[in-house]
Amino acid sequence: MTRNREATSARIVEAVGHVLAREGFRGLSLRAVARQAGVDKRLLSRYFGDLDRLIAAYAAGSDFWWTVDELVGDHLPGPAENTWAGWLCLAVQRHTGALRQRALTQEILAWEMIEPNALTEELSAVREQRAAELIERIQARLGTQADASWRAVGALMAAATTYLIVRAHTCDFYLGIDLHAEDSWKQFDRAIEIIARGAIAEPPPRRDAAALNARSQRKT
Amino acid sequence: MTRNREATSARIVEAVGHVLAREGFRGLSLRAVARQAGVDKRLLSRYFGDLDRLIAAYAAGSDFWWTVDELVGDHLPGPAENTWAGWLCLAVQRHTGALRQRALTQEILAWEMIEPNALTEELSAVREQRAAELIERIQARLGTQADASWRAVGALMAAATTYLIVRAHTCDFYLGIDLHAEDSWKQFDRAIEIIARGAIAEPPPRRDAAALNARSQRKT
DNA sequence: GGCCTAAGTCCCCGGGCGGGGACTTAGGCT
DNA sequence: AGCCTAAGTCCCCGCCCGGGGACTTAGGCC
Repeated sequence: MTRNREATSARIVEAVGHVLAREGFRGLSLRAVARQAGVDKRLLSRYFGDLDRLIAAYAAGSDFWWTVDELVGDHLPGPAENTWAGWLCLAVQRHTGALRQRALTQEILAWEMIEPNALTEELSAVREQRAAELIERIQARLGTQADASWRAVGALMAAATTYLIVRAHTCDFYLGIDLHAEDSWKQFDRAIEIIARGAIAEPPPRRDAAALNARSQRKT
Repeated sequence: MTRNREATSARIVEAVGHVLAREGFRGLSLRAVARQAGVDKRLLSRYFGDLDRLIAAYAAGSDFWWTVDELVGDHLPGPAENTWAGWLCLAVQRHTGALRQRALTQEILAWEMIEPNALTEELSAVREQRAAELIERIQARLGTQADASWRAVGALMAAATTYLIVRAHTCDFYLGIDLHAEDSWKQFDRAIEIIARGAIAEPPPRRDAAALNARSQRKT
């Protein structure tokens, strides 16, 4: 057995990722990581002290969130699309795509609703910071400040897709929509577009709507 | 000590709620419930068998979700508002209000992202069913079928507010928005309205937007 | 009043966890 | 070559959990 603290530490930190991927946070324990790394658990407490600090070490070496460039780096909307609507739509759709590819991030997002730890805190901070960068970048390109409405709408859109992605882990349907069908996600993308552009088609109200209304009310 | 299986069972089931409220799902165990109920844990396994079945018993006697009447029972939009936009807006806003008042439901919603159990399954089923009822009710009053776009937009809105409410448990800010400020929730309500009505005000693009664009691109 | 079923209690088991004391030994330094 | 520090190992502790065997006794029924 060759002795090398640096290499062993690295192996341990790496093992955190594997355990997390295989068992989620529920199965993440010092013993489990030690087993995964093929190392005595005594080393973990000696080197990292705490499960939380071990997680922090793992968080430090990873990046679970999109960068602004990943989201809008390659995109330059034409003048017609260079609006808050255009950017919001693009950003939210790419956010969705980026998140759907990061299984581990989804795990962390789920966990932070239950019990924050070093990893969720780190992710949370990075996320807030990247979002701020993103808004700044868009403002620079648009030359306009985002008003509160756009911020709130953007936050709702991001929250919505985040929730649905994480939700899909343990649930198949949401309001009757199949969260595992690729078509549903295309539908969501279209909905995001509709919302951003404020361009939803309202079917003309039927002439007999009022009558129906009254009737159904009496029924209730 | 008076002996009465029925009363004792009831006490146990009730204790589930207390433990859940005090410690969340993480602290929910047969022993913890037994302690709370002031009863030997042997009884729990004898009467209910399993923690999961005990939870199921608790779920059966509770109702964690809004009913259609709670959401739209008292509301009759005037003819001008009797549209999908009007109903969607109302339903999502009331959904938000109803959920914000149900702390325990929020706990369950958080947990179902991690590890489903009898309680989350029950809630999930009830929710899907109520949502279907709601849509049916609205369709009856409108006399129109909801097209796929409205469904997707509605799902996104519901998902968004659900996420933000649950998120507020363990996190103060989302995209810079204070999740504990009542003003933020008013802002979200306005955003929902904006989205539903497709009536967001796009500030006119500045004349120098293209120039800014090019400049900021060079900077990056 | 007696008895017998089932409500309620006690306790042990095996397995998980984190903390940490005491040991062996590899490998760098002199 | 020898030594000494620290890398790595072993093991014990106390705490939680769920399962379940064996017991006591209350209370309904005859």
